[in-house]
Amino acid sequence: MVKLQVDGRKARGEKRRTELIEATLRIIERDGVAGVTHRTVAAEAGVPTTSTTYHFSSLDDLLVATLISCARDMATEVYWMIDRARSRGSRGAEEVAALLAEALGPRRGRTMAEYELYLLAARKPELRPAARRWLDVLTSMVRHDDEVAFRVFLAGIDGLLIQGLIDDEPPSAEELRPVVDYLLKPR
Amino acid sequence: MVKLQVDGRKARGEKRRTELIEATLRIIERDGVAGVTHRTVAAEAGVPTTSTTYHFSSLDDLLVATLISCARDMATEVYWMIDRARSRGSRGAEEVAALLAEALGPRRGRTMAEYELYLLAARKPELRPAARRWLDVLTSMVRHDDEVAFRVFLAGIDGLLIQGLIDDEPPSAEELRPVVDYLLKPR
DNA sequence: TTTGTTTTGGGACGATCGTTCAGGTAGTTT
DNA sequence: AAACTACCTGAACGATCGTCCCAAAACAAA
Repeated sequence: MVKLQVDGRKARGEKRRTELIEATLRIIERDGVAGVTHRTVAAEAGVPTTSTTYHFSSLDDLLVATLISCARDMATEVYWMIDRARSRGSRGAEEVAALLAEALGPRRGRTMAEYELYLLAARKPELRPAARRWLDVLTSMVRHDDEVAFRVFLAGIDGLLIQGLIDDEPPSAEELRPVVDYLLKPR
Repeated sequence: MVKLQVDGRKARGEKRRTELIEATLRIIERDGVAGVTHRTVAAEAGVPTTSTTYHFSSLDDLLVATLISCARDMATEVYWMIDRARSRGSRGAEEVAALLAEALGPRRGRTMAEYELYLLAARKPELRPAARRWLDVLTSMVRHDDEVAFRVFLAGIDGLLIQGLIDDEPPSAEELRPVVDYLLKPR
């Protein structure tokens, strides 16, 4: 006999868990991982302080859960970008350039949060699979006849993003376009 | 009349300043920026706690000074790498691959510290010139007939480094070599 | 030696931190 | 209804935090 009705208590708990994760992500986007404390997260989510310790055994657990969730979103985003490009029959240069420009412009805070995940993953091996997820998605979806060229492409995307983060003003899609073209051009 | 003999007091102070910066860098390499406090830095340097507040008006100032110093070292390192490659008459692929392998292997902690500078610079505009310094050194030293190819090269280096940081084990110079070759190959 | 400047370092203050705990509420099962 | 489980939350503890204060020491200039 399968349980169709879920436990209302667990449902509420699960909902609050995601609310806390979302609040944590907002704080990371705004102030970085350094700004994450039990109290700031609770205030951002509008819940009492102890709620974070109840649902996450420690602050570290909350951070790990948040950044894993963040990485999952990034992976699905990459997935749909590829899907979009394919449905248009393009090789993807335009879509990639647009995605990069958006990541460095309106979604700049989110991009910074994602690279804080990278650095946290460098120190915490448990986070590495999550940090590599978008790389894996790309690797599994894209046909790569040239292994080396594909690795260069992946590295180039990461480099463009992290360098774009320290530009005084974010580069536009038009500025990024030739570089992305170069990265995608076969030889 | 020019003062030839420096003030002994200021000399001592300057020495301790650099000691504090070096201690801070060691802590960042080991535990990340999150591990930097007045007390941990002072303990690492073997000086009393208040020494950090005396020589640096705030913790933030200490961090900024440390990461600027770190960036300067990185820039001179890049400078000498290019110089070394030139004296051998090579195009630099081997030297670059070796440098990357070293950055991701024995000097992994230092590399992580450098990318924490990147992320800090993304949030603090005052740090951006320091974070861009090694890029500027490369740009000024290397003749780039192809602007786009050069930008791809710079991005590729950054991408290889940050992706190498989340690998379960650091890539070797041999593994990196074909990718670096591809990045440097003119077309 | 006297006076002034810079560095040193111990002690302490208030704020904030992560986490614990116990009592209370809501929902499920019997 | 009673027993049980899961979630909620206010209060509080000890630890650690950044920073300030002030007297002592080291050094330079007079």
